[in-house]
Amino acid sequence: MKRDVIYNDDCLDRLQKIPDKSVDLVVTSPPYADNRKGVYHGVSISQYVEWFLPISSEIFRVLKDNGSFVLNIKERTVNGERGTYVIELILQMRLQGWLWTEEYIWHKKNCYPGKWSNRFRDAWERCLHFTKQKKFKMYQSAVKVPMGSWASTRLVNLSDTDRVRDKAKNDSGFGKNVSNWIGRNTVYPTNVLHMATECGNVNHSAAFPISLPSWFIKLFTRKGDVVLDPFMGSGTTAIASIQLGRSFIGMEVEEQFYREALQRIQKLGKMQESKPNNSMKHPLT
Amino acid sequence: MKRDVIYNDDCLDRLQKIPDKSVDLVVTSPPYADNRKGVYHGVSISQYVEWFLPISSEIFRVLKDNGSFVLNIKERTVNGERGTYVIELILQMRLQGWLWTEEYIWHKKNCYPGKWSNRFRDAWERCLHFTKQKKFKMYQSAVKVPMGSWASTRLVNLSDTDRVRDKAKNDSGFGKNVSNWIGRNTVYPTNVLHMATECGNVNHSAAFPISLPSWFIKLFTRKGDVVLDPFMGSGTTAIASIQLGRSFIGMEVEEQFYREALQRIQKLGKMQESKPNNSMKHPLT
DNA sequence: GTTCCGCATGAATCGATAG
DNA sequence: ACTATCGATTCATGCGGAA
Repeated sequence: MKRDVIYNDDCLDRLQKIPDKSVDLVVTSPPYADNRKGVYHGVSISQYVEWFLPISSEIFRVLKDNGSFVLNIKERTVNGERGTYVIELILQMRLQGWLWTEEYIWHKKNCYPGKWSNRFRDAWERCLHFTKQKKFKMYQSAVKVPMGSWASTRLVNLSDTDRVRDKAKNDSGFGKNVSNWIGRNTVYPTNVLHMATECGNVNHSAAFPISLPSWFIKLFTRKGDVVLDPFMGSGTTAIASIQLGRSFIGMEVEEQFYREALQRIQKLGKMQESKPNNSMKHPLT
Repeated sequence: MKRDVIYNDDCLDRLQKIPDKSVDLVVTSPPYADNRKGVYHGVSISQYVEWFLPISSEIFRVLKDNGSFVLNIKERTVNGERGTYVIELILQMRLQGWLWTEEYIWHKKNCYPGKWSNRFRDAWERCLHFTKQKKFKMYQSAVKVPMGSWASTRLVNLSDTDRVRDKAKNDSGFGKNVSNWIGRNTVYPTNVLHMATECGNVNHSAAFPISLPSWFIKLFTRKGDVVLDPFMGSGTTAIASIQLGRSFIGMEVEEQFYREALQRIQKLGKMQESKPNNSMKHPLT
């Protein structure tokens, strides 16, 4: 039975109450080190790794053996150079038993504007893919991308592809026009994801576009599977999970964000209730 | 006075004969671990870091204080997960005094095909940017990208970049159609580079497209500056440097590649000599 | 001179088979 | 059990020849 639950709790406390090997996928974008101070509870850079390791350890415990953990993170600059805490974290997590299976790149097509004398705009983030085993669940055909030689020229071909990807902006699939492409050739995507950040939500601290968790949810779970986000924020992963018919468990320590997520989920529930073909309800604790 | 030199030598030996702080930019793509066996002298994964550290130490010595070191590399999979030797190398190089200033992503649009049950095609490589100081030379306007006002969406940036990449194929600038861009707005690029690998080119096997070193050479040096590639291969960085009017120092231990590079450079010299406006010659030892 | 189409070619990775 | 080799898989691109 499908069930969605979100908690206004510190994730380390709450994770300890989740049973072993009960989650199919963890997708999260934790608070960045020392970033967004005053908005989120800041974690200092020097303590970032040791702060995160107990959490990743709990995630390891609650994850099914064939599940996946997708960690969206990007080191910020520290004294003019890239911080090393993310790569140190990778090495430490491997000592916990995690396999660093892959690193997907989220290419942010509309990255934050700005100009600096010694660097360009940062247009990418890491989506680190950790697993517990070499063999894990992966449903590649769920994220196939239309492509092929139907178009007249290759230049057109390219832009068609981009257009299709662009349609994936606010949804759980590849967009409304996906039907136009069914029956055509499709190809598997690569480990570089082209997705625009969402500029709409002002309250958000993290511009995590819903297409990002949606993509990983489709790739690593099936309907009814359990998705967990220990740093839920305002609930983007929750929305993606619910839209895709997965069960969701969310945790968020800041009450402000928790309420925002609750509202978004309830609003979604009502929208879905009002649809004739979807009477599913989403009980929330 | 401009001068180009290439050596058929092991780079560690040859680097020791280069004076301190005499190089403005090092751009290189070292042999990847355990790769191209039989073609190149393979470097095993387990020894990769300790093999590279003496070389990066010499590079540190010969680099000017305001210079840059761009290292193009990508870790292989090791037993089904990503190898950690590249991120370990970053940490070790910082202990040598390097600043890990930035990580540019080279998005390979035409990555190697294939299908596996646990990963997609790998479409990106790291271009690690190391410096000796927080302040270093960077000429951002040299790599500004034309931004057309004809397109309406954020796709523009991507597709424009691609178009530029296409035109930049055999050149030192933005290609023959540069006139098309004059008068239009230009924007600064981001730290994600969209470039296709060169394929189908029968003469040399350079997976390194010339637009990649060209981009960094334009960004981090001016005409007359000294560019060094300790793993020259068939000389793609050499060609880029010479085309852009920089002095080049190249090292390549394999005679086969060395000869190939020599031929390409000499051919380029003749081409440039024959041009009315360019009487510059390129003496080679 | 264009445009169009066929074809070879990759810094790959996995799994099976063999020593 | 652990390493070396080989076949299968897959697709964007440049080039050359054809229309």
